[in-house]
Amino acid sequence: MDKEQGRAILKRLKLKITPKRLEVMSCLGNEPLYLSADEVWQRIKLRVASIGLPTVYRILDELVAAGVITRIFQADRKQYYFLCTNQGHHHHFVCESCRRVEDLEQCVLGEGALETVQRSGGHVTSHILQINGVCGACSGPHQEASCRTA
Amino acid sequence: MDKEQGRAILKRLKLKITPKRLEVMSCLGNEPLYLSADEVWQRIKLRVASIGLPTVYRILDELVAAGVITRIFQADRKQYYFLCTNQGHHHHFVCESCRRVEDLEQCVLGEGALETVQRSGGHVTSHILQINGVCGACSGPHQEASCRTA
DNA sequence: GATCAAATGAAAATAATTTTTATTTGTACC
DNA sequence: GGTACAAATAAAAATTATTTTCATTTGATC
Ligand SMILES: [Mn+2]
Ligand SMILES: [Mn+2]
Ligand SMILES: [Zn+2]
Ligand SMILES: [Zn+2]
Repeated sequence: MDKEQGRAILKRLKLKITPKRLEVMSCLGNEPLYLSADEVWQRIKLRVASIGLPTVYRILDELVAAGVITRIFQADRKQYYFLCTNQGHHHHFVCESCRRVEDLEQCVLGEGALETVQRSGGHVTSHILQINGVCGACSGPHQEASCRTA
Repeated sequence: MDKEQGRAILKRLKLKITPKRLEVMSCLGNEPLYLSADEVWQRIKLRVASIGLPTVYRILDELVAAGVITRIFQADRKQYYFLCTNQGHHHHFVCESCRRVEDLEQCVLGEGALETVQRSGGHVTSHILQINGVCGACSGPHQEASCRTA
């Protein structure tokens, strides 16, 4: 993701185009990994004059609300964020070892899921689906360098 | 869930049978709702001599690790807990309005989901699946008393 | 009943996240 | 290019869920 793509997204969302927002998107959009708010902050600080951690939180929240960024769920009580440029509804495979996030080809939520709910008069508004495991690189025989062991 | 069922679970897990553990299980096991650690604490305090909040956290964590209790994911940064006596792998529908949790009939994770991962040499260890919406009682025309509006 | 590891209470510590308020900046308009 | 104003940000402090520590109590086993 380059700055132009970031600009287009902000324009579409009717958000002001600011350097901080572009940096956050660029930071997350060029990593195949999920990051915490603090990690995003640490990385941006190296390349930008100055930015506060609350600003990072605010931007991340905005972008999650807008659907640009996805939350990744982990057992620790931190929030993690991932940006994928893939359009359309889909879900993710998350590597427990190297933090890599990969797209699943389609929403694997079957029709059977909704039947039970609808039969009892309710309706579905959203769903969370995340598959955890160990990615190919981390599972491989020689443990590629790109994968650190947790 | 009564005290006897709680005893049996603790025995199976090789955990000491203590009044506090039985109370936590009884509290969660007799509500069709998810609760936070603090809410479990507040309810138990009314009925038991004394119990500390850290103890509630410790017990909840143990029971989650043992698979007896399920975590419910919400947007706020709190952890929520739900106990269902249903055996076997399954997932849940969660009402945004009244906090009710209902079982989905089966794991709706299709085979297609795992293909992508396996094709690239990785393997799956776990998955998170939660369906959010509004339950039948909360959707109904007369908003039954059992459902409070959030 | 004695023993000892496991469980708990109480208080303090931790750390992620949010709020507040003053200041700065991007955009629309001229 | 300059102005006006709402939106965005910095900095510091506050909040709060959760965890840790350590002294004390308790359940299981013999
Ligand atoms: Mn994706
Ligand atoms: Mn269930
Ligand atoms: Zn990996
Ligand atoms: Zn409901």
